[in-house]
Amino acid sequence: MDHVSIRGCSSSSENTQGEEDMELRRGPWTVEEDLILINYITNHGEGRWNSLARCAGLKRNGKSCRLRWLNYLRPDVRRGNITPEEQLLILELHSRWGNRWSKIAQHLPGRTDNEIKNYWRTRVQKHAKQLQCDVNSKKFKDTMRYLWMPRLVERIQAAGNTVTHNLNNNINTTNNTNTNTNIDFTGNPVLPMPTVSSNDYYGSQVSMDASPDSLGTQVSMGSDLKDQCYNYQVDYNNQIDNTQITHHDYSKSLTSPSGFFNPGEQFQGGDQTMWLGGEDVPQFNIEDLWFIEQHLFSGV
DNA sequence: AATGTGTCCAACCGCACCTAC
DNA sequence: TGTAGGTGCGGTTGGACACAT
Repeated sequence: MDHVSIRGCSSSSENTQGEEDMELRRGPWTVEEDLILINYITNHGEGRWNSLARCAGLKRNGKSCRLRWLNYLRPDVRRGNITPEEQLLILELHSRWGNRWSKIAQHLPGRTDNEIKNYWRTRVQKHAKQLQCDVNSKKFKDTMRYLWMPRLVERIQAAGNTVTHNLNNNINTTNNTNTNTNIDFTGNPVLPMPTVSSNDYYGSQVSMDASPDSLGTQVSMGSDLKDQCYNYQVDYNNQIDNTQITHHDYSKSLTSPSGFFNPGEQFQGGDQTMWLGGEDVPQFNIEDLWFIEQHLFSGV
C-alpha cells in the first residue's frame, strides 16, 4: 500500500486546529473503508469529495473516494458479464461516439464507464489486434457492423429476446418531427431519425441511420452459413427498407489470395474460431472470415 | 508441480473544464 | 479577470487470477 503525505482535514470552514500531515492511503480498498464511505454517503449524500474524504475520516483523496463509490459501491452498479445486448449497444455507441465512455455508459444502466472501457480494451481491441488492424480502421468497423453485430443479434434472438433498442437519449428534435412512444431496453423513448440508403457491395442495399446524435434500430435477421447465404434484414424504427445482403458460396475455396486470412496459416490445428470467439463474442467461422476479406476489406 | 504467459479489472494519473471567490 | 479547488473524463498501470507449457 502506497502512502502519500497530505494535509489533514483542512476545509477552510472546518479546520481550526492547524494543518497536520496525515498518510494518504492508495491501492485496493478495505472492507472497513468501504463501510465508512457507504455510511457517510448514506447519511450525508455524495459530492464535495475532498471534504467528504476528510470528514468521513478516510485517509483517501476525494478522487479515490468518488471513483470507489461510482464504480463499485453505488447501489445500482451492475456486476457480472456484459450481456450480448449490452455488447451490441457498446459496439453501436462506440462506432458513433468513439471513446466517450461516460456518454456510452449513460445508455447502459448500472454499467460504469470504467467497465465499458475495460470491456472495449480487453475484448474488442484484442480482436482488432488479431485482425491486424486498428479498431478505428474501416476494416474493423465493417467487421463489427456486418459480422460481429449481426451475430450478437442472432445470439440475443436465440435467447428469445427481441432486439429493439434506440440509443437516442438526447434527441435532436430538429431532425425528428413525429413521435414514437416505443421504449428501448435502456428505458429511453424510441424516436425516429433521418435515414440514408446507399448501394453497397453486391448490389445490395444497406440503409442506416444517419442522424448525428441518434441511432435507432430494430433489427431482425437470420443467417444460415451452412447454405452459404447470409441474409441480413434491418428495419430501423420501421421506417426504412429492409436490407438484404447475400454473399456467395465460398465453400469451394477457402484460401485467401491476399493472405490476409489464410486458414492454413491462421488456424493451425483446425481451430476455425480461435479469434473472435469465446463466451462473450460471437463465433465467426471460416466463411465469415472469407466474407470479411472478400467484401469488406477488399480495396482497403 | 513449477514456471511462463495472457486476461481481466480495480485503481491511479494527468488533463481539461467548471465554479466560486 | 485571475486563481484555486473541485469534478469528470479518458488513458494507463499493476496485481490477481486463469490457463498453457
